[in-house]
Amino acid sequence: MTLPEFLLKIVPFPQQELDHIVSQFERDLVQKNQTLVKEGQVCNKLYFIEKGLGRSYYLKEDGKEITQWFFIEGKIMTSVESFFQQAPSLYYLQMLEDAVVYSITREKIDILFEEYHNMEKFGRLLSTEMLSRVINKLNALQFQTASERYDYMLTEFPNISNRVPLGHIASYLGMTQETLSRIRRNGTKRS
Amino acid sequence: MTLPEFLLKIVPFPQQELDHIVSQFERDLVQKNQTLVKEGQVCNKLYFIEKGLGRSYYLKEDGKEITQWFFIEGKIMTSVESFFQQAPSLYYLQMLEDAVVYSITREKIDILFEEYHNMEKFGRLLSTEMLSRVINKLNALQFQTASERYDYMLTEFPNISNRVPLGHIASYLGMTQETLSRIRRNGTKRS
DNA sequence: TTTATTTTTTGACATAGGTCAAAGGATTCA
DNA sequence: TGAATCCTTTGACCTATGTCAAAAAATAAA
Repeated sequence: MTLPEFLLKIVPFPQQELDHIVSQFERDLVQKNQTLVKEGQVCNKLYFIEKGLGRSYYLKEDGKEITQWFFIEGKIMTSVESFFQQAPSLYYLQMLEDAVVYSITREKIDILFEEYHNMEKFGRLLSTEMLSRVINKLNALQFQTASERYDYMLTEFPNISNRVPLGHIASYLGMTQETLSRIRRNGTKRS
Repeated sequence: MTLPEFLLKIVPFPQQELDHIVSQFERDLVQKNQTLVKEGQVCNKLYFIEKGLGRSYYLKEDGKEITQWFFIEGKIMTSVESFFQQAPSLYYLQMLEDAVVYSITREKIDILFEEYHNMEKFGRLLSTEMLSRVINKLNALQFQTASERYDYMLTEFPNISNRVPLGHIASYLGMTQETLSRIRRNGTKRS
């Protein structure tokens, strides 16, 4: 999915607005394992992923990485609270595959928000959609067994399991990689 | 905090817009334990709580109630995904104290979104703020001990613990009420 | 007040999932 | 192609938290 397709899927921008909006993005090639934002930095870009796969994660005191979210093709990737509140990011943003992304700065998107009512609407719809998805994850974590959480994961990110290390998925689901490995072995039996 | 104060805190609406927007809300008195929305219904109202306290919850298969979120004075209360996607609500919405709320329907707020760019902006800012708060909870649930989660709770909802039954808080935090009771006894020691 | 109902605490015990350690497999790099 | 690195699985054991049951405390109702 291209950036214009993505935009149009959410709000039917007239061609001229669409062109101008798209022109404010910058195309980047990002290599596997490259870090886009570090913990503590203010994240001042929002990325659209045309191709590739990324994640956000943070480090626990003991140095273990906890994956917070995965970002796939056709979706927006950013450190949400950092980008929108302009506060230091709690997370690292990292690409897990070679990727093609389109990025826009906070300043530019703010101008677009002011300029086009449609763009403001786009922003609103985008964040309510993200909100719904985060709430889904919350439900899975709040009162489900490890194996039920894995099921949730499979529906939220259908074919991610063969694209990222199992340890990333395990921490995303709030469990250890040993546990996830055992769940996979037993199928989704104990549900 | 009144509704106009709340609106102005987020976006500096000119007086005339403000008046019109406020006029689209309806004032309701809601009694303790009253249910605003049931699971399976489409939630077609968004509530501003002037006074009182509510929660969203769902029922597990075994009939246990799982509290999903608390809503306090000066905040918006709704079944987010249901209201915005007009899908059946996964949750019950219930007031836990006698309350004064202002409600607006989906139809009316949609008209306001169309009518005022400012209102659209309000919607966007509101949902990014909610998003940040949900993400905070997610972090707490994903990889913290029961007692650390309780600490998170105390910062997110400072004086709620004396206003709602402990069982509601426990399920909100993804633990049993026995566990929460033991944590309280021991202070926040094992952190 | 007294009684009934709901909420909270406590104890004994069970278990899902964590921790640690090591062995295999896969990938990547030279 | 082989060495080095990273990823996944497996086993033995441990612990935080769940479950069940009952008593105590608090709140509401009569």
